[in-house]
Formats: sequence, C-alpha cells, structure tokens
Amino acid sequence: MAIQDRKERQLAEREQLFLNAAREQICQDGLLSLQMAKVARACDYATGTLYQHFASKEDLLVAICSELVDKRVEIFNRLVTWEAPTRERIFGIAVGDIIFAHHFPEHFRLAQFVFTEVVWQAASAKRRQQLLETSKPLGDAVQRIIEDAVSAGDLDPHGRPLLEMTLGQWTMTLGMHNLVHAEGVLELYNLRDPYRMLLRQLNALLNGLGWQPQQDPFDEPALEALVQRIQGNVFADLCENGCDDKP
Amino acid sequence: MAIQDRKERQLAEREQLFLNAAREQICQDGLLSLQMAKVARACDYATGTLYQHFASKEDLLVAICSELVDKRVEIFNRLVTWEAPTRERIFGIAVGDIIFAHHFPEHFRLAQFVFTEVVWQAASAKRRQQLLETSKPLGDAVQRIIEDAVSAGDLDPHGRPLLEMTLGQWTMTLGMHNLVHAEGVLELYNLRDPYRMLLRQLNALLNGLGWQPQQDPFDEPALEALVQRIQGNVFADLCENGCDDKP
DNA sequence: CTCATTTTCTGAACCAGATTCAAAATCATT
DNA sequence: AATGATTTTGAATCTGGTTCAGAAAATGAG
Repeated sequence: MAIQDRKERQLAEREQLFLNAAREQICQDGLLSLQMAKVARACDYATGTLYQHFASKEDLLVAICSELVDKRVEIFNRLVTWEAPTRERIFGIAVGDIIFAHHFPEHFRLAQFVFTEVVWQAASAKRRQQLLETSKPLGDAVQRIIEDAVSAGDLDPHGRPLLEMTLGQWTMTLGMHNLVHAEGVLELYNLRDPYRMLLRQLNALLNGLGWQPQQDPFDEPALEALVQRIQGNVFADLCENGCDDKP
Repeated sequence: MAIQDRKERQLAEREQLFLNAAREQICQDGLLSLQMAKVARACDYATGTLYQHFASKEDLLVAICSELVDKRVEIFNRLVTWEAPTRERIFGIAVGDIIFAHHFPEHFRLAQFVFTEVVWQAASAKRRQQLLETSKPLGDAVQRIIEDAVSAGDLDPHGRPLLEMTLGQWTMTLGMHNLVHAEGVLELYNLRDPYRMLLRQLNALLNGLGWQPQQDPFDEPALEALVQRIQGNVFADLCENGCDDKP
C-alpha cells in the first residue's frame, strides 16, 4: 500500500541524508575524524537512528564507497557508447578515471581504506555484497569495449579471458591512485606528474598487447592531443575551464 | 661508555621482541585484532613500556612495515647483481615480489593499511620518515637495473626520468596485490591465477616500452621457463619444493 | 656498603568514541 | 480515543588505546 511506499521512501531519503553528511565530514576533516555521533547530530537524528541504517561505522564507509562507485560507473559507460576507435575508448577509461579522481578526491582514498582487511572484514556481509554488485558494471563496461576491439580486429586475446586484457590497466591505475595518496613516496623518487606518467605507461602496455592502432608512448604532442580530444568529446561537462591540471 | 652501549643494545633487543610479537599476532589473528596490551603482555612487559618504543599503535604498524620492507630490499638486490639480460632482471623484480608476497603474506596487507590516510597520518613523523628511508633502496635497485639496460642498449628512456620506465610495473604490481587482498573482487569477474596474469601483462608492458629482447606475452611455455629459471637461479633458497603455487 | 638521585617500569585510571538498549515518542488501526 | 506496534532517543555501556603517579631498579657519590 501507499503507506509502506512512503515509509520506504522516507527511509531512503534519510539514508541519503546520512550518506551525504558523512561524505561531507570526510571531505572536510578527513577519514580519520569521522564520528558516528557527529554524523547523526549533523542530520538532527540520534545516534541510534544512524545505526538503523548502518550496522557499524565500517558499514557506513562501504556504503559511501558504493555511492561513489555508482558515479564512476557513469564515467565508464560514456566510453562504452563513444564512437571512436576501441584503442581510444579503452584509453579513455583511464582518462575518465583520472578526471573522476579530481572530482571526487575522497573516493580512491576511501576505497583504499575500505578494501583494507580491517574495514572490509568489519563491514556487514550485505554491504560488502552491495559494493561488489555496484562495482560489477565497471567490469562490464570494460568487457564491452574489449569485445568491440576483438570483433573489430584491433585486439587478439590469444585465447585468454577478455577481461584479462585490461587487468594490467586496471591494476596500474589502482596502484597509481595508491601511490598518489601515499604522501611522500613519489617525492622520494622525485617523480612528478604521476597521472601523465600513468598514461604513457598505459600506452606502452596497450602497444605491448598489440591493441591497434599503435601509439608511440613517448610522442608528447600526440598524447596531449588525444587527451584533449577525449576530454572535449566525452567529458566536456566535467572539464569546463581548468581541466588542464588533470592529466 | 660501555654502559650506554649495553643499554642501547638491550633497548633495541626489546624493540625487536615487541615487533616480532606484534607481527605474530597479526599473522595469527589478523590486523583487526591487534591489541597493544596483548603485545606487551605477550612479551612480559607492561603496556606503558611498549609506549616507550612506539608512540601509538599506528607507529607500531609502520615499524613492522619497515622491517618487512627491509627483507623485501634483500630480494630486490638479488636482481641487481644477477648476471642476466636486463629484461630478465627487471622481470625478476616482479617474480621476486610475488615470492615475497607468499613468504610474508601479511606484508602487502599491512602496507595497504599503513599507507591509508588513517594510519599514515596517525603515525609519528619519525616513523614515517623511517619507512620512506627504508624503502629508498627498492627504487635504487630498480634504478640500477634500468641504468644497465640503457647502457646495454636494451632500453631507450626517450629522455624521461629513468625510474619512470618502471612506474607501470611498480603500480601494476602494487595494484595486483591490492586486488588479491580485496576478497571477492577477482572472483566477481572470474579471474583466476592473478599473479600469472600479472606477469603476462608485465611482459606486454615491457615490450611496449621497447625493452629488449622482446618476449611474446602469450607464449606460455616461454613464460613458464623464464619463471623457472629465475626461481632456480635467484630464489632457489626461497623455493625449495612447492614453489609451483606461486606465479 | 649505604643512601640519595635519576631513570625506567608498571598497570590501574583515564578517555574517546563506537555501540546498545530501556524508556519515551510516534504511528497505525480499531 | 484507546491500544498495540513501531520507531526514535540519548544516556549508559563497553572496548581498547593512551597516560601518569607511584613503585622499582639502576647509578654513582661518599
């Protein structure tokens, strides 16, 4: 009946309220100082009410992560439908991820923490499942691009599972987000412009996989042009003016 | 005077005692249930004594991480001195890392957690510095291999900083360790044998960078042979019998 | 060897903050 | 409006990291 609907809707709204408040607190003061009582208070609810939505603090963190992954999925999907050579589309996934990282700087920081044994094990099985399901479309998007690449003759998977083709790209991107957040590490080796280096390495990897058409990883103007093109054609709304700081 | 020396030595010994106890606890019951009081008790010291060595729990975690990094450095150094083509030596870094991960399964789990904002910021500046310094030789080892590669004509850095050449390898390996520990993620996409896939992707990457001699990433027998050779020649002591589970 | 002084160790007390739960408030239904 | 079910509340509880006043041990002078 309608009453049930309303209740459910209100519950969902309140959950959203909590999630937003928590995310704001994280952005504001860092993961370190997120406090359950503060989140509840910020929404004018008692602490106990917050616990009707999230079984624990870790649960809340996983939920926030899911929410952000949803936004990330939207980015990935743009590349699935973009009309361009598959090589540019798969490369665009990385560019999109970099843009995403700039728009939601808290995401990868949070994700790194969430997939830590300490948090992951402390969250409820239900939330974990939810995050995994929310993440599924990320792989699906990539998979579709790979399928296109194979059927267009741009890539030969040599009998391996299709997703394995981009596992290197995946882990490389993930690892770079880690490094960027590990304060002091890149500085230690005097490495600047991490995301630009990532893109160069990625081009090398795609070449090595035989993904056509090949692109010289050390051709700076070509790289710059490609990034510009992707930004302009796929992420125009996310890169209004000062997008040059990104890649 | 001698008295000072003895005191210092005893202090260092005790610190080692604490570190070992803590590491054992982590291996035993997981990061989640590491408790300062338990560590102290396990060594027959009072809690306060433990705090004379480590400013906080996070500090202790960073210290354990440093210790493990030291062991990892030893692995890396073997590749620096190994007499073999540079391509095999840089590849050997990854193989060594995989072997290391099997010998100290807690390390990357811990490292992922330690480089999390929550832990990193809560540790003392001194420990952070210590971990960074301990880590420096890792990069130095890799740098030396790259230098050899360049001077042997196996690799052209195209004017980029030498370390950038292996940034992809670094991040790829790091990211893979992350994925492996993120329970459920690889299963979600039905990806088996993660470290073997890593090595294939790495070969592709090295090819793409033009690192000579090129190696077909999809030539399974060749990959297997190379891994065997590296294990036999460089890590024989670490791979007695059942080393086949590794890569 | 004894005693005063300094250093180190101890563990119970303290504290922060996550989590719980009995009582109060609100809602749905007759 | 009364009754019973559901939801909300926030003070009390609980956990575990951290501190610190006093106890114990080491040092060194006389």
